[in-house]
Amino acid sequence: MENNTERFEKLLVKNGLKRTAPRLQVLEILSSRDSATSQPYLEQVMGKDADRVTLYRVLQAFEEKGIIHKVLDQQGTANYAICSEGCSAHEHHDEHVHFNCDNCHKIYCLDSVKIPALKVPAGFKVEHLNLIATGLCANCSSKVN
Amino acid sequence: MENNTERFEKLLVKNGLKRTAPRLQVLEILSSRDSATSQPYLEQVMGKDADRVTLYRVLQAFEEKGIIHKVLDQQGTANYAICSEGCSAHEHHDEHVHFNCDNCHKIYCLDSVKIPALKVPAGFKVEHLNLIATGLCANCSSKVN
DNA sequence: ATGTTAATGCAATTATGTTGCAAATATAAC
DNA sequence: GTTATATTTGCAACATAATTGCATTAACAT
Repeated sequence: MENNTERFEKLLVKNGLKRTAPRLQVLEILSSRDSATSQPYLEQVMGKDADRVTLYRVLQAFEEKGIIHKVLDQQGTANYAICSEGCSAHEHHDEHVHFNCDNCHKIYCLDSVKIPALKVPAGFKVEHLNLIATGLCANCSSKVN
Repeated sequence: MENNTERFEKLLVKNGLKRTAPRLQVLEILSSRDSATSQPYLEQVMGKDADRVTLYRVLQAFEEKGIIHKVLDQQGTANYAICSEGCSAHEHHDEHVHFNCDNCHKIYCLDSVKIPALKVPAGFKVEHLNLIATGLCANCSSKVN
């Protein structure tokens, strides 16, 4: 079985991106976490390993290529998670539910949960659905209550 | 039938807020529009009638009291709409669908659309649902296509 | 009319996001 | 391995957005 770094290198090459330290580091961090990661957190963890501007550009490039997707939390802060299979530069397919924990503030991508079909008023044409649920995650609901 | 200004004055008093010009103006603007209103737009319309900081504070106070609710658009910009009945300082009840038009970028609160129940993984406790649909609104879909 | 509290406006500060450009680095060709 | 080329990075400057403290002003109860 190949290790993470090899996987990530392939992923970068596949998308026409060069194998650079900041890019690999971002992929390592995002993949090591079970929930979406906020930009401020990334900034903090990367510290002086990468410039703030570089982080912006790495995230932007990844999003454009369909490697990661962005979720905004309640405060409007950008959070990022690695895309499931099927996303590409051309189109994202991340129409899963994002669960926002009120306690630990983690954002979970609930890939297994399907968004139900929606009846909208006449004339409206729905292209994409973005469902954000808030409450307590499995971890916190066992501890808090 | 009472006019808007009277209604708004009552609304403010009911929530323990003083009847001031900037507050009344914000309520006038929000209620005159059929979709949620962005903070930048409010800022522009209010012009020199109110300081930018005042606007922030008015919006914050209104949101806390349950007079208006905030919706973030795709870019993370805050948009505001007057709450339906039933919202209070203690709790918001705005679990309707927010429709984001890709063409005119208006945000509609589709009060009539009910968000379907959701099956989440074991342990997760859903408190609130926030469903954002994107696509074309009734107005634009008749013009664009 | 007057006093008290809340709200506003201004100035200063901090945080966040963007752009241009020179230096550094990845990678392909030799 | 060296060299050439294009990409990527880091820095600096800039632009925009949000926050805080405080003195002044305005609302409203008495």
